[in-house]
Amino acid sequence: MLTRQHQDEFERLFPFMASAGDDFTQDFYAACRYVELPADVSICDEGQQCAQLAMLLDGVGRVYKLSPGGREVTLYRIEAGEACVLTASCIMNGDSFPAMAVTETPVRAIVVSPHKVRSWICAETQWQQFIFGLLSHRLASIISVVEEVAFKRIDVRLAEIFARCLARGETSLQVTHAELAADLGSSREVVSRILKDFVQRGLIETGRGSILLADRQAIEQLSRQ
Amino acid sequence: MLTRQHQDEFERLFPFMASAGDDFTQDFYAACRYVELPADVSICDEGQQCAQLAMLLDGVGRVYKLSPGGREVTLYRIEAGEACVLTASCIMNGDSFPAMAVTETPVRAIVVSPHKVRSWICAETQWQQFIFGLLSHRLASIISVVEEVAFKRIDVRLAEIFARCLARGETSLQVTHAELAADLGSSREVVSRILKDFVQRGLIETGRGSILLADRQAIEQLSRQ
DNA sequence: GTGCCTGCGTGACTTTGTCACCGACATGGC
DNA sequence: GCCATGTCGGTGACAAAGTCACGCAGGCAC
Repeated sequence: MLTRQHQDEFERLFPFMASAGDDFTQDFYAACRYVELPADVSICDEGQQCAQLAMLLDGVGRVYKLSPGGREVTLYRIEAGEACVLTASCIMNGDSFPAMAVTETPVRAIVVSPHKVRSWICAETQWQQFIFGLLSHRLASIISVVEEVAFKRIDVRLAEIFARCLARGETSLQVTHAELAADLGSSREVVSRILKDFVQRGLIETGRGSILLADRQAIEQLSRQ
Repeated sequence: MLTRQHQDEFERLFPFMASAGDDFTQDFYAACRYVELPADVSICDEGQQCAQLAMLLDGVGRVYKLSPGGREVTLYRIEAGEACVLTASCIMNGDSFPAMAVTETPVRAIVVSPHKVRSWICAETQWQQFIFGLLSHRLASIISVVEEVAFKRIDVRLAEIFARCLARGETSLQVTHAELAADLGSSREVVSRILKDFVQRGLIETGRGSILLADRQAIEQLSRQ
């Protein structure tokens, strides 16, 4: 059962709730639980059943694939106002989770049991639309991951990451070469080599665990290929 | 409106229909249309709106991404008893289609308008479950495409293709090197080089537009890494 | 026959991935 | 302060994959 405060917070971030009927709203809040997780905690491992569907109030989760050789690709991130679709998908057809999930920052979330998720899908239009939107939105975003991995050069993809930071008004990022490599599905050495080239061309400056975005123009140009 | 014969065929391939209510069944068949398409016809281009949701009775469709440089990756195939989820997904949230689709063989299908697809989602549990299953099933399959592209060597992925043919009881395939490359998201030259190596190692024999699977053991072993 | 298209082979070069190893820095214990 | 340990990043050598340019052979139209 959620406190009034958490209910309000949830409704601000998940607007579908506002237009739901009173019966559902009551049932929903009664079945939900509030959780807090620290950063860098494993949420779900490959092949597990999903015990809960989590809807984030705050923080960032990362869903990724891990290769036998230890390489990673991130499939997508989950932020405030979103829920883990893969979880939703697994819950709906009883599959096991085909990837790994971790918290990247401390996370506050509302969780519900698989049983409830399933029963509301049949009965509640608002809930159904919400879950549906999640699924189809992620499908499109994972397709763009395929496109990136299959077609784009790594220097361009790095520039894209930097350009996204610049678009958010950030001019530096605290991230290691290994973390960038895991994001892209590449290896640390390759990222290091390309970053060294970026430094020589004046696009960035690097420190231990940090990157300063020096030449906005050039970064944005490269990110557009 | 469908003929009785097409209705029967549809129900055999799409079992969700059998457990649907009479009202829905009538409405559904009244709104559907039967179409036939030859092989190698473009169904949907990148960025288009989806005019129809197609449910296949027969044949194979291929959904793929095309890079600016002309390379391709196939995202998935649609066979009898399936429908194009991307279409479904676009229809649900009014997005444009983020990929390309073609018929690989002649195709017979039942099509419905986006408007109907949307209205049934709210009202019909059976239909809702069907669409839902499609979406979540494809999500998992596209994630495995990411995994293949990001982590696996091309010789292994070629061996996987051959192993799947063997599993279906086929000992040869009529396919060009360029088509294999488009399937894998690689380039023709790379496929040619690897196939040449396969020939030298006795795994296969090649002809113009055809490949004979010679050493079943070795192919299956390589396909398991 | 000639011309043309498609499928395939190939060499040279670039980019990316892998392996092995090393040095620089950070933290905590003493 | 010094030392141990762990993380971060640099590097060289090589293998795998992608790109570019070209050439050749089979099949088809004329």
